[in-house]
Amino acid sequence: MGAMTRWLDEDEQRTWRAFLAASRALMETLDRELQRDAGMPHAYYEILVRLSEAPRRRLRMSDLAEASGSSRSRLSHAVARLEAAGWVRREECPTDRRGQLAVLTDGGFAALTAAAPGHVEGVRRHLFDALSPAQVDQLRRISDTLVDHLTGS
Amino acid sequence: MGAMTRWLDEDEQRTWRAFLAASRALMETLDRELQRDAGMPHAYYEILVRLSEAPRRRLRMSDLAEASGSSRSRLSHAVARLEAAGWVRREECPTDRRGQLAVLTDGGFAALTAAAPGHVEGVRRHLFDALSPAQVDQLRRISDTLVDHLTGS
DNA sequence: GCCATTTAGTTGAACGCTCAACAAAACCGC
DNA sequence: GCGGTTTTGTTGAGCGTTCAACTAAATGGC
Repeated sequence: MGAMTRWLDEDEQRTWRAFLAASRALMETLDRELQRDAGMPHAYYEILVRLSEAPRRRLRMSDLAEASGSSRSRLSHAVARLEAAGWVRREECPTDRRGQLAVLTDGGFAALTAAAPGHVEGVRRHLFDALSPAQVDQLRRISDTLVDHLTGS
Repeated sequence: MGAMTRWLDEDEQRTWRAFLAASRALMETLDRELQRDAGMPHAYYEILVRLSEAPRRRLRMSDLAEASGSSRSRLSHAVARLEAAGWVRREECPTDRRGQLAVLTDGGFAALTAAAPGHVEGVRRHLFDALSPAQVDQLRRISDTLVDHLTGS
């Protein structure tokens, strides 16, 4: 049988609800800004960023999914949209006939270049401007710990 | 004209990406667990929680939207689903003829009672078990600061 | 070499969210 | 109390995500 539930004490409750509210509000704000100013959701922006940083601006679908924290299905649908927008195109993978490469087009790079300053400014305004340098450091350590914990088990 | 973009330095970049990855992974994990074990997304769980904590287990739609961090439209759609599941019902508001009250049904309360232990265990395992007490405290302060910053401006 | 297993990627349906438009009632100044 | 404004809540379309089912190609054992 399952062990007895380890309920949250009052401090944990407060922390969890605050974290939930903060991350939700931050993500929604940035997503809305990006949609308004650049016509793309944040998930698509991140796909373009990862492609722009890759050698020859191309990545295998699986690697892109991993890099952008996305499921394969999600990425497949997303790339279909990005392809329709002319920002990405697909290429056959030369070494694996199952594979597909997502390639950032010049138009996609231009869209990213246009979107980036506004988005970065949003991240700064809504996140970093609110926190002290010490808090930024704490947040990085906490986040790294959580990622390790979540992807390691 | 706009000011020059204040780009992120390397530490900020790392912090932002880690935070993004951590909160996304955490939310997706908890959402998936809740969907699998209780047949509801996390947003719906939170609506049921807020209702269960309200006097007489009922709230005005607006107040419920505010409490659960949801837009009115989103809440309206969500309550329609929850009503179809028999977990919530709507009542006319006696003091404002525009108003609607969302009321948690016995079935809804039972569904919440069934879902809570597993979900709380998930929050503990994926969040609190990974962090030191000091980090939990830091995370609460950071989150409170961000919420204030985001909703105050 | 052959068959079973694993991996890569896609597809379609169901679902939840966003946005803009809308209807109805309450509020407010006069 | 009348008329404009604000507030409350809903609606439908469009979009992005999830999940499960699927195809096709690579891999590994024998």
